[in-house]
Amino acid sequence: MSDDRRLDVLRAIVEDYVATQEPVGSRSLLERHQLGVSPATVRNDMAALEEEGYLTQPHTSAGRIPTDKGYRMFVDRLSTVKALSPAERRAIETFLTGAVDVDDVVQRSVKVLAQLTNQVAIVQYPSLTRSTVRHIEVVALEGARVLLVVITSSGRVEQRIVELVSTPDEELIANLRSRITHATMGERLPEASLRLADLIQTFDIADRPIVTSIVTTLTHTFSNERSDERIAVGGTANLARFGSDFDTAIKPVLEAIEEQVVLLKLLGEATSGLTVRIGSETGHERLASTAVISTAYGADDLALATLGTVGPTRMDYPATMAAVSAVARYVGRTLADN
Amino acid sequence: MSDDRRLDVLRAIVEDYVATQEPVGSRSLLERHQLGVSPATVRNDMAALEEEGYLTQPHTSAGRIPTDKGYRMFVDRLSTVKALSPAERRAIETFLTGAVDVDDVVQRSVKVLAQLTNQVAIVQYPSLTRSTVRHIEVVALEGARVLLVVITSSGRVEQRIVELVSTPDEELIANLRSRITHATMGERLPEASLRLADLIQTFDIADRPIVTSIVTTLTHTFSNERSDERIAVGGTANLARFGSDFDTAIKPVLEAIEEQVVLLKLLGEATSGLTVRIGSETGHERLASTAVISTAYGADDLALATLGTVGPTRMDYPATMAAVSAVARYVGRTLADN
DNA sequence: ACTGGCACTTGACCGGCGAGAGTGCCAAAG
DNA sequence: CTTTGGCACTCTCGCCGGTCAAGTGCCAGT
Repeated sequence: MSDDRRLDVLRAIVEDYVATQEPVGSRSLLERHQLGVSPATVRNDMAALEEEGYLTQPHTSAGRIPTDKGYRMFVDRLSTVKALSPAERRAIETFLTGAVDVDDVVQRSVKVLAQLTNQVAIVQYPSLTRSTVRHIEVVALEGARVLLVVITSSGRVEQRIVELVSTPDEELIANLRSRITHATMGERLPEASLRLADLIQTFDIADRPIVTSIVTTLTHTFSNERSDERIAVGGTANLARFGSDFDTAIKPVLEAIEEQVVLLKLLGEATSGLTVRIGSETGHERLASTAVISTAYGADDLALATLGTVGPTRMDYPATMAAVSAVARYVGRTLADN
Repeated sequence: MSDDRRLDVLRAIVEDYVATQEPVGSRSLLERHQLGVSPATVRNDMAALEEEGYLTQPHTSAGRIPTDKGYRMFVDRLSTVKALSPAERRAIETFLTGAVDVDDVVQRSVKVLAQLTNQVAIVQYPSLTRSTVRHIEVVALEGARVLLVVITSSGRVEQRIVELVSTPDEELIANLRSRITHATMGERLPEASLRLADLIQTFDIADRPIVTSIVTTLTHTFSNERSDERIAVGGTANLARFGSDFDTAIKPVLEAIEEQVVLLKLLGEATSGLTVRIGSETGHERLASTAVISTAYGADDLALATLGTVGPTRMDYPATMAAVSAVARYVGRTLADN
């Protein structure tokens, strides 16, 4: 028995099932694919594939549908990367180039990703803790107030206003500004926090209250977890395309979207490169019939956050995977540019 | 024929239908409500109500269900305001008090509103153009760069960095700061823009390029339409509760959420006070079986934006209306406080 | 104006039945 | 050993008809 042909059969079944959403039998399979063998042979192959766990039958005397393991094999070894069309590339580019700030980039990418894939798209906002310090500014306002501005490598601007116990003199502020800048420039935010903590000791004891107040505000800003948890979701209307199995396919996804923590877990484990989680691989029972495709994106070579799509396991993997990684690439480029 | 009793019948039907989601007949109506009359009498009333357009029958020999007009009558004249329970009030309060900034307030209110109403909740971010200027700061950074910070009455902080053609001297910056502050403080953003435009003329011709550059950046910031269009949506998982009529009840709502413009229109027409749009009153055919309840909210007495819920026409109007206005009140208070 | 009674309508539910699609297996042919 | 054609078998799906319960409309009587 030829192993090659058996894998061809598996591929054909996945492709057909994704296209028709219906269990595929030996006869109808041969109508769409020229495999050069008879239905009986295909049946034997199917039986073998089912034995090995790649296929399953909804019921006796129905066609076969792929199992999670079957999709996995398809993704790993059988699918050929589907390049995006030039039109699609252009769509991504024009969509993203109009963005005015980081938030806008994220919102636009969610939209374009949802449109390209016809699925639910998820984009995590660039992580603060994974960014580096691009610029820090310390500015005395009127009275005893000081304005702190942090600009990160991802282009995010955070500002805080600190109410000090006493009015600092010009010299101290200038001194602070240069030493803070020196200590943190180019550092990742967590490291920058450590450097800042060390910095306090180097100041005159009389200035400590003011310095401490400013530094702690900065470290709080650096480790603001809220912004690490933010995500944008789009394309929920595409859930309508998932078909009629509301309770198994649509409701769990909506619930996952509400529970942002779950989504973050699904996306967050993506280290680098494209990650595909199929059905049970997501680790969530409720998501048994959905698949998550995600990848990290970042400015330059620094991974800032992740983005991806959530869809039914019966999805067009090659196209979706291509779209996800293309959008990630463009988003990274856009963030690096501005 | 007693008009009063006929309206009692209508109210009873609306309440029963909302509770059971099934057409209500004369007999089962009397099992739940003591109207002191016989089923036959109720039937006559029902026939009259149907004649007048308040009720309809899915098919002959089924019970009646309210029409949009029936719900309208119920909302306008038949429903009694359902006060929130103390527990619910406390829930809103504790949920909102933890918020750290405006975005957080919006996201938390969307969540609490969705949970209270078991529906899809929508909160528009506080409008920039309807806010007033609370504080403006002009700060020289290193080189020819200037940092502008605007804090609005709604607590939003916007900052811009301007690259000037030449390095401004300290005096000019100080002058600018005080005159800009003087001209715009307490003004609404559109008016502040006008004042700023006038301001340019009052500066020495040599300083004009710098002043113009800063002022135009500010006016752009003031009229940033993007932030006026932003909305937060939550509780989409509650769509699952709408029942099984996916195409008529769930899909259109998801699509409307994607098309934020549609949502903004639905919310945005709310001037002040609670607005209820039932089915066809929404002006969107696709939303024929959904109702929108919205109200404006604001810090102090200034309407900043709107919030509300989207749900099936067969919803618990009194409870939802109470929740929407309560949340709006608390959100307004929270924004005014910080 | 209300009520009881009665005939009528209609969707929901159930069991049976035939058609269609698909399978598994076996014996024969390469 | 692999492939193939044939054949019996198994399910699901859609359809049909009958029964049931809920509900209506109407009419005559109070």
